[in-house]
Amino acid sequence: MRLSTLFTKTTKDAPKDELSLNARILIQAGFIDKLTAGVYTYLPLGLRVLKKIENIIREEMNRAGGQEVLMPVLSPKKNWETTGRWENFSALFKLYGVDNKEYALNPTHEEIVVPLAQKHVLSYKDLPVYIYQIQNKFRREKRAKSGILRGLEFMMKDMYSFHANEEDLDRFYKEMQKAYFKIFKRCGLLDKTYLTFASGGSFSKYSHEYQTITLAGEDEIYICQDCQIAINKEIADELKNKCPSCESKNLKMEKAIEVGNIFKLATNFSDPFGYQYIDETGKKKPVWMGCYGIGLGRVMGTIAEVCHDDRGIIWPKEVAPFTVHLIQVAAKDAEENNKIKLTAEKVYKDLRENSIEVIFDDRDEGTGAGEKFADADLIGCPIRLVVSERSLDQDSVEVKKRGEEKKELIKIKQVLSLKS
RNA sequence: CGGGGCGUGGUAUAGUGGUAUUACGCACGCUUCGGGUGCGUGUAAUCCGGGUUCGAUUCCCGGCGCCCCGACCA
Repeated sequence: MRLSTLFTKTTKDAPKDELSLNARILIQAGFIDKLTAGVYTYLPLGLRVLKKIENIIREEMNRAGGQEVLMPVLSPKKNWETTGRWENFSALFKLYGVDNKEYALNPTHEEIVVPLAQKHVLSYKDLPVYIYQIQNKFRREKRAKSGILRGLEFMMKDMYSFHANEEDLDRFYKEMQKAYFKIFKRCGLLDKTYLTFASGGSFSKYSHEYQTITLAGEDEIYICQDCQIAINKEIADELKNKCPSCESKNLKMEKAIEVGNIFKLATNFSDPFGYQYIDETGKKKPVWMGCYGIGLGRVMGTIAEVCHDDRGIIWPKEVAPFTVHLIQVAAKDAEENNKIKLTAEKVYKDLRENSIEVIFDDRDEGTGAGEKFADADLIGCPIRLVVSERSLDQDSVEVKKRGEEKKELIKIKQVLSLKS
């Protein structure tokens, strides 16, 4: 990608009507655009990050045995009446079709996935099965806030697991705990993310959330200093402020944002749909379920909140929009300048031919070096390469990592070693 | 849904009861080239409706929008 043709631009000033850091920095750097409160466009740079997060999640869900589907965004009122959530789910967006037929914009998909599984998963031989999708969800939030951390429309991975009994649900639930930690590790959030006991709502005693420590968070969690498990404030009292895992009372309060959650649904959704399977003896038994969510945009916003400095974003390697930000710095001498351009073009070509993702700041007229460096810092790719008169004197390009001050020269021929 | 704050070019801002300042951006020309370079020319704005007034972007009322706090968040 060439910066000269990228249709979005960075701005010198952050938007005045955003206070939340993730929105300010992501808008300023040209990753997202706000359409209206709680509704954002993902621009080319932002979409690349979102897709990186999406693919990490997809890989880990597939590794855990998940099968990906794409369910509809619209669903008929009937399904929601079956579970009672047409009335009880306050954040449900409702709309009308022809003949005043009523629909919901799905905020979650239990009402859709259960009837779906019911058609195909009939026998103990079909269980367990894990179905997931990555798709936009809609919630009629009373108040959208905190940039992309709480929107009315947001991308979410939701997996639903189906089991023959509670023991098998428990087994898979633990597997998902591990898979989620892998995801947050690859997204660069592991050292600030805690498995957190949270309310199980009306369905089960507890659920688990993955909470990432940041002042931008809406939740307060108590982190056990002995076993590193956390407790959401909402259930701290009932646990008598003791760690449910190791009984320790050595807890530390932190503000945090919920980046994922896992939840044992038990038979609370299979029951209203009358969803049962046939066991080995030919008897009907209830299907046990779990659900497992991650908000992709929320992960992206959380990374922006956690990984930045006063110059811009510092993307973790696996989610960066590009690995390399290549800059050409013009020289006075026309001949020298031409040489710089040709060299930069060659480096750009070599990197791409070797599948190293690179954004190339090939702008020349009117764009000074300072502006290019400022943009590189703001956009926040992990490696900055500079081709300039200074570097060419050494037959080299300059390498600097985002977030570090150290600069070094490497020979042009060795640029491809950046791959490792 | 309750409370508060704010609405001026694409972005960020100044100011005013007599149509509007500056910077960035954008267009053109020159300049500069390792941290948002400098100069010139051009482009572009008072959220909507009503009221007061000779005249409202400014004052008043209503609406809408955005942000923040709270409530809410199966």
